[in-house]
Amino acid sequence: MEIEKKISRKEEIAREATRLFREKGYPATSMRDLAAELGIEAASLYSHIKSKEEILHKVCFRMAENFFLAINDIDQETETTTEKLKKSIIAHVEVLTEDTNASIVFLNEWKHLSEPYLSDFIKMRDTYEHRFREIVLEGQRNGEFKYMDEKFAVLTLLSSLNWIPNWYKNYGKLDPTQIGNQLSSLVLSGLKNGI
Amino acid sequence: MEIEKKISRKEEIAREATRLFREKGYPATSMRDLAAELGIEAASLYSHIKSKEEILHKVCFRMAENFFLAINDIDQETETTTEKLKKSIIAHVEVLTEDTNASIVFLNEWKHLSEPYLSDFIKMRDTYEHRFREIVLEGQRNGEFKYMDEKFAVLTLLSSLNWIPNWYKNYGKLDPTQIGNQLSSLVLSGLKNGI
DNA sequence: CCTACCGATCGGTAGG
DNA sequence: CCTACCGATCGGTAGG
Repeated sequence: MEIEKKISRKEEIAREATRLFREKGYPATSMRDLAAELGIEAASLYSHIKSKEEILHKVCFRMAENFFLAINDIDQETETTTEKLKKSIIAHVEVLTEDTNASIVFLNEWKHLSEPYLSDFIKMRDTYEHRFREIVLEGQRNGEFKYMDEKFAVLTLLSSLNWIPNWYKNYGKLDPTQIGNQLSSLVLSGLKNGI
Repeated sequence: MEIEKKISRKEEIAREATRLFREKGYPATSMRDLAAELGIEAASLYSHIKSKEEILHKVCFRMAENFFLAINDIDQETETTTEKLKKSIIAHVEVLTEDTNASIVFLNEWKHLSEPYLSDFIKMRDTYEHRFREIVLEGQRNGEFKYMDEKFAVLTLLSSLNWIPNWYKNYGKLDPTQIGNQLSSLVLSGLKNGI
């Protein structure tokens, strides 16, 4: 019971910290800001967490894991490349919208990680983007997509997806699957018609 | 001549500060970091600039002005809405790629402005986005574009454009007009075919 | 452009 | 979870 209480308090701290990191950015968020939001003294935070960076680290790597898990079983299935890309986009949007604060911290604050975490993080992100590039290339090989620089296409795709957490919360009209579907159609019509 | 020297030193400081703000973020860049890059003491910066925020302010508002100037005369011309949107996209990309450091600071660090500059900045950005929404709506009214939520379309468009400064420098294959053309085709095929 | 320095604030620790 | 506190660093000023 005491352990349970500790874990839950730790999660509470992490959640509030994530919200502040999103709002003010990681360097501009002080441990005193965070403590004040939780109604305690800054020093008291350290009975629950090891350091400020520990929180950032956990958010960034947990989100990275979520993104990988979401697209992991898609490749196995035998289906059209178009369907594969569409499912990947929807999976990505679902992770992005599940916790918009954590998503924005993941997308914007990772650069404040120290080594060796920073290098690990960048490697993971590159691997993830590579998966999308492979799908686009496959579609070009089997004729489902027109030729187009696959890096350009994937950067364009992911950047439009990754902006979603900035407006999703107050938008309200669409759920993640609908957003994924709309964005899929938008980008797929470009891939299918060529540019 | 002494005045010229002072102005040029001030610009040198602003340029180096912009580079650091882009790399580390505004709050994580100290005036001592900046001074060290320029080979002087931190205190010496203050004979050229008033404050750290003055630099951020100038970058953000100069870029905002650049974006407005670039699309300002497009509306006047009588042409198809498709052409109007295409020209606006190319103009936007040209500003984005002209100084990628300044663009990224403009896009990511504006939130560290203090009031009343912060509110002014947000107002300008909203006005700018409004211009793009109006073009999309016009295209829907005259039948050039299929119906689609115009906020969604513009957010998707601008977010994919605004990622360009993050990869443009090292990409090398395309110039701003070509990038604008490719991205226009990509998004226009979505707008024209509907989603 | 420098030296010398200011008060404020930072992340974090000791000890309870 | 607190009080009391640490050394380091912050943006910026005084005075030259």
